[in-house]
Parts: sequence; structure tokens; C-alpha cells
Amino acid sequence: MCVTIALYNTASRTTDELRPVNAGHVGIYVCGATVQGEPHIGHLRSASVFDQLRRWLMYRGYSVTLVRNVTDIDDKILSKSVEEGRPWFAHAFKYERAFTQAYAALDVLPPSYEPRATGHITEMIELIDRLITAGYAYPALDDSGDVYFAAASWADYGELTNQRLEDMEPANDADLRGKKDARDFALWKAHKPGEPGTASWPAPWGRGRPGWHIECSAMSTKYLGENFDIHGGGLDLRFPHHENELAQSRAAGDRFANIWMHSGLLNVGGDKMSKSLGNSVFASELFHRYSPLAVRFFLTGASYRSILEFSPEAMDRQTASLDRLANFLQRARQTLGDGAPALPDVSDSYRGRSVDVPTEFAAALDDDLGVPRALSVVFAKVTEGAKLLDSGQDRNTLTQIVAEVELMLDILGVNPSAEAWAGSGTNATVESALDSLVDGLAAQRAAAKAEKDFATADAIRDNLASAGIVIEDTADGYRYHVKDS
RNA sequence: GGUGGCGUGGCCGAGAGGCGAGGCAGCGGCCUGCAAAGCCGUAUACACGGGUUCGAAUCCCGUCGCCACCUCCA
Repeated sequence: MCVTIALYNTASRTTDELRPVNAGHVGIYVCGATVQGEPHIGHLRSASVFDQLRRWLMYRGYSVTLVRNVTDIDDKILSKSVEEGRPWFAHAFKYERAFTQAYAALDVLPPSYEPRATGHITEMIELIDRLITAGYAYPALDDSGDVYFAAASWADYGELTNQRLEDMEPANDADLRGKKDARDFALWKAHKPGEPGTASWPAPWGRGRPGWHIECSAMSTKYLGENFDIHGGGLDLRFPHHENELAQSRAAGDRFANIWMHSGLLNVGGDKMSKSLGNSVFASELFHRYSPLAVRFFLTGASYRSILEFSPEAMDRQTASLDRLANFLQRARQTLGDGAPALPDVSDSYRGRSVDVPTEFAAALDDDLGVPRALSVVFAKVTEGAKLLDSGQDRNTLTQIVAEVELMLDILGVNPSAEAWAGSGTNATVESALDSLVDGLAAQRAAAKAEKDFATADAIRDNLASAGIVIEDTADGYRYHVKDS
């Protein structure tokens, strides 16, 4: 099969064809979280986007190695852990776990490797050593023990973001410390008095800890090789983080990433969501108000590169849209009974599937992950299936449509039928208890309706509704669902 | 000063020279005891001004407006 997948490459500012370094295999490195605090919706978006990319590549027959790092040491982790009165590593582990749980709640596939920065100090020291030897890095002039990368020594510095060093806003000279140039950045940060000894490691330049950028250079190439396919992350990481990564890795002689992908940021109330503005929408708040499926569906509402505006109204709108899909699948599966198709299985790269994805859906995703366009294909199929449900006896076609719709939605990570969502709010025992309670009330309601006692019938329906249970009449009885949020 | 991006209907959000993506909301109808769900039908668009073209939301030039980045950030 000769399928070409095009992706917008931040480095070239064009849509480039994916040509894997190793045929049949795609290596992806995604910048994960600095585990200094709670995960927020921006982290979730990045995770969701690259999970969709991964699933699509898997469907397309590639074996995918996805590496997502954990930055478990940095200035803020140290300062916050002091504030909260516990060791820095306890702080880091606590939030690493919160991230793991949030990703799992969204049914984001676990990465192939999830390296922690503190587990790769040796690799980072070796990389810094190569840079010093090659003349691109130097120990701080003030003998502090820091090591800096000399931005001006690397002719291509700025190639990722298309900036020239001399055009950049002049940084504050006051903050030169031991740098030769204000634009040089730290590869190694010397241990400072007052910092915990456990937060430093021995190095030829003295005890210290790695700078932020060097971590990703060292960890990506360790797991993916010196030349790999895709480097991803949030748009806010483009500069300085990714620019610096690229410069130091290239200067060290690595070819590094072929395609740079950046997921768009989230706005809240028209403002960029950021740590400094303090307007972050945290995963814990979201999951308190909305189901994880609704959250993930919200995140699929715009193409991955555009700004996504978060608001309760936007969540409601997307939830209504999702309901349309979920309603259809519920009705169809109920109609098909035992004849309903098996669920798509990403764990075998969808190889056991009974159907393929419609060609327009595939074309949309092949073209720079056109998720909104792909979703419109899903809705078209759902409308087609709903018509069959209304009128048709064509169970074979309906079965195929259900399989197609669920396969497409699974690739997007938002299949309402997927088992991943079942455990998020209820469990089998609670569900069957609820079933029998609702069934009893439904029987009373049916009896009242039979006697044309509509006041009683409506009262039962209203009571259920106020408990969040929506009951609807159907041709052969009733169905119900628990309302989201 | 430099760099990247954006402006589409009531709202969200695709598309990128030629039959008006899709969703949400609305309106009319079918179905229903009433609903809900679903089906059928339906209105409202491409910031502004020029240009290229048989034809421009799409390409070119200009104008206006908005956002992000230039060493905290997914």
C-alpha cells in the first residue's frame, strides 16, 4: 500500500510528506509534562492530539514508538516542594501520578517509553561533554559551575522558528551571570547552597542538575536514534525549548527530528491559558463536572493546530454533539443485539477489524490530521445509519455502519462504546442495580400510560429526570441514559 | 524591531479557484397522549478596497483589526 501522510512541519512551515527513517516504523517524541503541579486541559489536548496521530499511524499499518518524557527536576519543582514541605522527588512523583491518571481517564494510550529526566543524567552529561569538546558550549565565566550553550556559535541557531539571533529582542544584560551572551542558555545548572543535595549529580564541571532543554535532546535520541521522524509538543514549546533542543542536538552531530509538530493552545475567556495568568482549567475540575469522554470529544472539536476556546458553553455544545453519536450507537446496538459488531481494538493496531474506514475519512486524516473533516464523515455515516434504524430492515448494512462508525471514533479516541469509558463513572454492579430500579419505574409508567393517566406517567418521568436519568419511549418499550454532568 | 498565525452565517468550526463540510442553536413538517430521540425540509457566510480570471471565500497587491512568540509554560 502506498499511502502518503502529510503533516505540517513547523520547521519548514509547509506540509511535508512523512517519510519514515525506518520503513514501516514511525518514531515520535512528545514533550511531556514538568511534574510541578496538577495537569490542566492544555496538557490533555497535547496528549489527545498525539494519541490520535499515533492511532491513525497504527491504523495505516505503521508500528509506532511513542516516547513521552517526564521532567521530574527543575527550578519550580524544587521551590514548590520546599513550600509544600516535602522532598522534591515526593512532589514530582505525586504529580507524575496525577498526569498518569488524567491520561488514562482520557483513554490515551500509554507511551512506549516514558523516561524521567533524573534517570538519564549520564546521557545528558555525555551530550554536554560532546558540545564542550566541539566548541559549542562552555563552563560559566564566573566559575559558578554552570555550563552554557553558545547560541552565536551555532550558525543555524533560530532555524526552527525562523529567527535571526541579531533580530531577537535584546535580553537584559543585567542577567548575564556567567554567560558570554545573554541569549546563551543553560545546559547544566550548578548545585547552589541551600538546595537539597539529592537534587544534584556529579559531573566533570561540578555537582549540579541538567538544564531543561538538554533532557529532551538526550532522551529522544536514546530511545529513537540520532535521526527520528516526529518531534511534538505544545506550540508554546516552540521557542525557546525546541529551538534550543534542535541547536544543541545538531551541534552535537545528531540529525535529530525530521518533522516538528506543535499542537495549538487553549484560550479561556479570550486569554491564553498560562501559568502566569493563573487561569488554568485543571483536569480535576473538568472530570468533576464532565465525563472524560465529553472532555476528549471537546478537544477533538477543532483541528490540532488552531486555538481552541474553552468555555462551559463550548463544552455543552460539544456534549450535545457527542450525544448524537452516542444515541445512535446505543440505539443501533440495542437493535442489533447479539448481531452487533465487535469493538475495534487498537491494541492489535485494528488488524482484527471487519471493515475499513471510509476513504474520505482516511483522506482527511492523511492530510495533516484533519480531524474536523474526518468527523463530518462520521456524522454522515450516523445519519445514514439512523435512517436505517427508522425505516429499514437492512441489518447487514446497519451492522457495517456501526462497525465503521465505531472504528472511526476509536481512531479519534472518542468511541462512546469503548470499554475505557465504562469504568469512569459506574461499574457493572451499580449499572445492573440501576437497570432494575429504572425498569420497575418504567413498568409503573407504562401501566399509567395504558390507563391514560398521563399525570402519573409524566411525574415518574420527571422524577427520574431530576435524578439525572432521562427516559425515552421507543417503538418497543423504552430506553434510558444517565445524563452527563 | 523581528518571527509565526488568524479574520467564514446566531454560535462553534472545516474547506482552499467552479455543485454552500459538519455540529450546536432556530424555524416548518412527520412521528408522539405530551415529550425525548430520530427523519424530512429550510434561512442566514466568507474583515474591507482593488487586481488576475470565463469564474475568487480560495490566488496577487493594499488597508484595517485580532492573537501568539522573541529564554516560566502542553
